[in-house]
Amino acid sequence: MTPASTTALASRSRAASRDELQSIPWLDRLDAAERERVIADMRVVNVKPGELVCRVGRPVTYWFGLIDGLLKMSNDTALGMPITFTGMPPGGWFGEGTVLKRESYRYNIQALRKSVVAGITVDTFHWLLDRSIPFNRYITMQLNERLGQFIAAREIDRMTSPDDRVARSLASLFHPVLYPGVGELLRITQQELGYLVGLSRQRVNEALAALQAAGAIRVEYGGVRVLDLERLRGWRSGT
DNA sequence: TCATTAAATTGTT
DNA sequence: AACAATTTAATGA
Repeated sequence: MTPASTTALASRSRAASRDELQSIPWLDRLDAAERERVIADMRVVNVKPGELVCRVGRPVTYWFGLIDGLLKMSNDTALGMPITFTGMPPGGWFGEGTVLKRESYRYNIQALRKSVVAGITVDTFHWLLDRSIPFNRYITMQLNERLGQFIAAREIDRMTSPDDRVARSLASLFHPVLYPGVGELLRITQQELGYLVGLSRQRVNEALAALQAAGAIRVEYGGVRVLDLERLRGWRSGT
């Protein structure tokens, strides 16, 4: 067992491979010196399904990014009642809010499937923030886009039609700026999608069939291909 | 590399 | 929830 104060990233991590580094969206915005420090600082870990990447209340140690796989972000507010789930697909970097304030994590991040998670230390994150304007732009954009995601998530929560919920949730996961690693094909099973959206696998299957019939997506084995993102974004049953 | 087997995922009831 | 059909991943020659 890992000590309570450490993450998997701290205990059994390795250096990032060439391919993994290439998949990091903000890395090529840095200059040579910055890149060098980041690469030296960066740690990568393979996590198994169900494993926790970080836990609510733990002191912040890393700013995380998902290289490959699928994560679930769950946030139970102070007294546990409302729980919001968000899926985190490849290419997403998260935790900057708490890293900025050097607080403790406010989310549980759990792997839904076998995943590859990267991270840089809080110190390096702040070092970049202090000297790189492109990095600051990236973080600002990220915070801004994420705000939009949360607002969309609230709308989704209020929707009653399962088809609508699935469509909008998919649209969020296909966000090209926040999750550039996803591309056209999102690797997610209908089971996993059901878990994120809060529907049974059967109902998800039915909803996906409807979205496919409308030409918005194509259902593939182990994933969904987006054909018309705008259509998904504005999806409303009966129109 | 190929064939066989096991496991995962999907579509349907 | 259970089932059969399909696809992928793993295994070993």
